[in-house]
Amino acid sequence: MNTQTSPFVRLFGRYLRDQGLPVTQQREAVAEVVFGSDAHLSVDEIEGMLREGGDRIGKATIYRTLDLLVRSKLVEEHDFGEGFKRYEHRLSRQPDHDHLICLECGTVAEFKHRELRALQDRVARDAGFEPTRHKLEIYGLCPSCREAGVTLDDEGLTCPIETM
Amino acid sequence: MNTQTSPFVRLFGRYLRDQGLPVTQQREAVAEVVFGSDAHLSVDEIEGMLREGGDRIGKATIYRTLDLLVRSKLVEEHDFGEGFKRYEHRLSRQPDHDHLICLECGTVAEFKHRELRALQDRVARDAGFEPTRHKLEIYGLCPSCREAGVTLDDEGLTCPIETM
DNA sequence: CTCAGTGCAAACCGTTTGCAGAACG
DNA sequence: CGTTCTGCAAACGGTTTGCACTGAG
Repeated sequence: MNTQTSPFVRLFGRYLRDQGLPVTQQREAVAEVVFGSDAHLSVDEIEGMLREGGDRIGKATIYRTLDLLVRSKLVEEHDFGEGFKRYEHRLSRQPDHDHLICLECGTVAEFKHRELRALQDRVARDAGFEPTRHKLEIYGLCPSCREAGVTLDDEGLTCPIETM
Repeated sequence: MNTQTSPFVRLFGRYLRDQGLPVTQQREAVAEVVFGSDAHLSVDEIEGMLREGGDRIGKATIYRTLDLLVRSKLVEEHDFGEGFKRYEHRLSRQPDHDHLICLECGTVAEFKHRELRALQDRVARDAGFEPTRHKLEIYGLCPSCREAGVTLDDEGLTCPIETM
């Protein structure tokens, strides 16, 4: 359905060929959408964007292609606790960044903290672990929700220490 | 089914009464199990432990009680990416600790890093967010899996930069 | 006695899978 | 042409919900 393939999509094609897997239109279409956005996309969003582009691709194929993209390490899978996964490509952006997530509207912002990698390694080593990767998510209110006057109430026990 | 209620369970009872909610046997039994373990329990594990203790409580009730425990802030919900949730009580243990998770066997260790709270606040403020909480998970190999000689292979593209 | 809780089973919903027909190489 | 993929629909699995019945206050 698309006429010119982006370099990133071609890169995915190379991965597929390396693995002896067919490079199909559907796989290229899904990759095109994922590499064409800098957002954290849900499967429904990807399906919608494909449909807008004129491609009608089944959810099963989208899931299967995302699995390949994740395996190729070109795309990262995230779970921000919404009950479904989101996908983000790893090209032309900071590698190893972390996320700020708005508890009100779900907006995701990215940040990079240079000490974090060292912290990960130190903490893991202290516990005898061999560190591979980390995931830091900071939850709170994004600027626009704050501006809109949203507040997050707590509730819960007022005095958790009174045990008698 | 239990004869003496632990202080923590009584605390939960107080929360329920404060909210005008009945303190039932089932709720106390679930609380007893959760407060009686320092592990990160799944719903299946909780159900199994209840059954061993002679209580036969439906999953729906366990879920509903865990919801109350989480709302009371006496218990924390976790998702370590296993496809289901785990629950951990927050009494007599370090508040605000983070987790080290073994990619091989799923073991969870806890750690506390004193700079992390400050880092959370600094990063959030820099992005205009009002921080509420964070979640840091470090993934890797636990000591016993390392000892057992397990290694984590990568795969994926060998050279992601070659875009032509 | 009344209102909320419980247990069961069905519903839910994101994701996975089986299978007949379509494409890739 | 054989092998893998695709699309559909059905299956899955953790969690939630509806409803008749039980129990707490």
